[in-house]
Amino acid sequence: MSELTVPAGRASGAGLDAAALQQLAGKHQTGYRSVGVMVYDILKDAILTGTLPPGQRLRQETLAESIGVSRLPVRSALIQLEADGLVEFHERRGAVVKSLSADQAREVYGIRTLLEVEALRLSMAEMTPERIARLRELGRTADAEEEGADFVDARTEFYAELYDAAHRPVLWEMIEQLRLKVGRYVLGWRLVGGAEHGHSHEELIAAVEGGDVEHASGVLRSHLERVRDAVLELLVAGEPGATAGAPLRH
Amino acid sequence: MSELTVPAGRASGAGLDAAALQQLAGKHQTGYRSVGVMVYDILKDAILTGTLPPGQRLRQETLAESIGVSRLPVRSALIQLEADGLVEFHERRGAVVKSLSADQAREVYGIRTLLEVEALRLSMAEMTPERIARLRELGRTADAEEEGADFVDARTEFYAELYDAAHRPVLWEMIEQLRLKVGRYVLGWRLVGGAEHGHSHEELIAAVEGGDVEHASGVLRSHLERVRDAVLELLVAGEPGATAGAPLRH
DNA sequence: CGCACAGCTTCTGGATCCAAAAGCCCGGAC
DNA sequence: GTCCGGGCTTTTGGATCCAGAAGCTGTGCG
Repeated sequence: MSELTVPAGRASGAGLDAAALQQLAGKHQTGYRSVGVMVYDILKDAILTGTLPPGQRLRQETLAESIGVSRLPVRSALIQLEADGLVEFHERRGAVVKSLSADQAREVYGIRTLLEVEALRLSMAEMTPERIARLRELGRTADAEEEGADFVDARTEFYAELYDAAHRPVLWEMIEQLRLKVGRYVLGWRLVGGAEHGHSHEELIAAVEGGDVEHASGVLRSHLERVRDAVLELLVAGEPGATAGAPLRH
Repeated sequence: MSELTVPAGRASGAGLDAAALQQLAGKHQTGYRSVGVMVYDILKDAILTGTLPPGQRLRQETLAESIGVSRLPVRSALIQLEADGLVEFHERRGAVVKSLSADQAREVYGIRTLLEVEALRLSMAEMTPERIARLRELGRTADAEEEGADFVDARTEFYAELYDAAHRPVLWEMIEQLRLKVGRYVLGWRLVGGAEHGHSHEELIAAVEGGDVEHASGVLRSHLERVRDAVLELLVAGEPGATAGAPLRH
């Protein structure tokens, strides 16, 4: 496990990896319509990859300097990230990367099961061979991805295609929100011991292709349960008593 | 039906009810920790009550002057509202109050049914007589409210108390998001012909008190279906072909 | 008479500057 | 030696200012 494994609980001070942030900034500096959304993407990537670990305090000045912009677009990005549930504003003390408690993770996976089973059911009614083929392609791409943000993105694309047949944009938006909340920890799981995950994609595709809704739902359920348990293991190991509140000094 | 009924489709120009906005601003000027969240609350109220109808273009300068602040906190508020799905940014043309298509409304109520039935199930396992009593109180308060924003707020409080027993903050957050999306139109329904709605609260409370999960779920389902149908009627009547995209000129 | 191009206006988005509040540290007193 | 209070510093949040881009309008040409 590389240094991507989050130090979590600690890291409240100024311990901000400016170099890694600059590197991420470089990857995103190409053609954005506004600086604000660029910063948003950079910070989202940074949080998802663990460059900005949970509990990390985010000082606007520092972030702005690292990325090379003013503080204003940083503020915009932080507000958006707050809405996404990735950061948290502390009164007059600035933003902090949110942690996820074990309870919250359990909840997220419970809701995801509800919503994704529904999305799967709706999608399977509209499934076509072309979509199956595209799913296989995206599944392969997802399995090929190794590094941080791309790994999460590839998986997101796979599920976007899977559920797109349902034509339920609001439902997908909800699912995406929930996936975002646990994205960081899934990444950790991947790095720790996600070896057999490749099977999940193919197993799910086969079930969808078969057309048996109940069977496919079962496959999806068990897949989500497996990921949930792995995430929980990682969570309770990393931070025993940490909840959403960051351990700031008083 | 007062002038709160939205003119909808039109109203792309500068037709902004500055006076009504100032009045709303007055109601909120008391003790906020930051101006940004105050503006956010003001604009949210304005959208929920129909003061800012769907399709209304939101010019930062105008809003700032009406409320009496700078453009900067207005921008912050607009970003938050975008995350809530209440407004939409159009490239270089600013923010517009989002419309809700009939399809989107159907989706919202479908997802709400899924989530709220689950929340109800979980809550009923933890229900106590004290909670029942508080629900009755909140139900009465909600029924007593007549005007715009307070009506929505009172109903939100009722459901917050109902689902609070489940101790599922993430689930509640999701439900709240969805309720926010349709809040405006429910308000319209109330104004148009929501006469028998008072029964819903008591009927639901009685079912919860009874302890029969299946029965209570049924009551909740049919309540949501009734509101959905009323909202849909209002939607298809108001704007036949309007989708999320606002009819801006090109 | 209609269409197209150019200039003007207007609005958003970004940067720099300023004020206020909260935390931190040091000194003094008990 | 410890605890409380006051001043200092740091950092957020707000206001004003500036630049760039998109739309609108007026005029000229076909």
